[in-house]
Amino acid sequence: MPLSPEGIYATALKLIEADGIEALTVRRLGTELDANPMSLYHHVENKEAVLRGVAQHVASQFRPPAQPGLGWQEQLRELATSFRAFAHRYPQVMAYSLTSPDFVQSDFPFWVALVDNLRAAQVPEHRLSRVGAALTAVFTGLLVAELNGALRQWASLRTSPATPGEDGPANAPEADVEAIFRHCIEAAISDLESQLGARQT
Amino acid sequence: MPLSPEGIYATALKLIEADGIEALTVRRLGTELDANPMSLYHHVENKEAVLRGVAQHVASQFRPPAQPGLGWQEQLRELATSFRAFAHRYPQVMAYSLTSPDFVQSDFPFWVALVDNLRAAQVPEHRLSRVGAALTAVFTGLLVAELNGALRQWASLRTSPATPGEDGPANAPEADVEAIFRHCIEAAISDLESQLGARQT
DNA sequence: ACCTGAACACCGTTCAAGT
DNA sequence: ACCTGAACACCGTTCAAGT
Repeated sequence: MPLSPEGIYATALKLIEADGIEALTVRRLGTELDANPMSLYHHVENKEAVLRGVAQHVASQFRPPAQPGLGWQEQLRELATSFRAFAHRYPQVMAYSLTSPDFVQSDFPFWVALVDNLRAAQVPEHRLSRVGAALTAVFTGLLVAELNGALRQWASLRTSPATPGEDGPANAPEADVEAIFRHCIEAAISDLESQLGARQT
Repeated sequence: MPLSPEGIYATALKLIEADGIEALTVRRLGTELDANPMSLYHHVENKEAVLRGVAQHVASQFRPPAQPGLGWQEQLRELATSFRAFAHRYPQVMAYSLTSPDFVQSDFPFWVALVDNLRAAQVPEHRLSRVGAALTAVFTGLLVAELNGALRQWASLRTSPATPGEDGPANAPEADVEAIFRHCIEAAISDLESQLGARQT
């Protein structure tokens, strides 16, 4: 099959998920595509463009859950949960993408759905983008920390002063990470509810 | 002056803050030190070790504010504020460090102070590390998003459906970023307070 | 229009040879 | 013990030459 931007992004994605982002090389990408590495430059501007393409290719696959009957609280929970599950399917690419400012755009389904939920929670129009930005930052922060293993490590850090010797188990159980996520989502919902209450008074 | 690990880390830090993390090169680092680039390998294991050294060199400079008279709420606010101000002094290195799992260790002053505050807030001993990990993830997530410009961009994202044309101003004012930080810190404190209340009932 | 190979300007790292 | 220069195995990218 002939080379195409889509095909290049797809096998770049495969390579990244298999061996990590730093293993992506124009030359390796070329040989993986059974092509002369230099041929890629006829279909793609440069390596940076490949990375952008992969990120966008992945991002476009996310579909927020549409459950019209539910309240905004439950919708927010669902949105967060499904985006997290989505991120787990492409951990390497997502850990990379989520630390780039350009990944979340106005037309990114996650953002659109988030703003809808916030409107349903009666966040005033002029605060929508600020509240959305805050939630996005907090949520992607948690997600990145989970994807690169930091969250798990932090959850097993020593909390007593300086007992020199072992530092406890190296990694907290996956259940802790789950619990942290759930708790933070609930805390965010409570925070929104308390703002709602304050306005209605 | 002769080469030394400390000296190498110091000028690596200078180079990174001046031109970004990707501009750090063993060869450039050598010439910047008026030395043959190959000489560095006698003092430092490799480039990765230089990066680790820089991160640790910077981390060791953070001192949490010690204000014994204050309540845990105010102490937490101070801790977050002072760590954020610290991060702003080394934005490039911190944006890099904070996305690495190893930056926050049991003996990192931020972690020690955070755990102390949580104990003061009467978080039960067996939950300390989980709550600390959650707060660290949320807070560093916000910080990273601020340092790489994402937070500012998100705060100015379009919130109305598909008015094609301009996407509003490219960047939200710095005041919005401030407000987001403050709000998230307050929300975290409220969350801890509500847990405290729930236990005392 | 698409592909190719050689070449350029860089990397990080090793190592024998020097002092 | 420390330094050095050449060399190795890689990068990303350009470009003239081919089909």
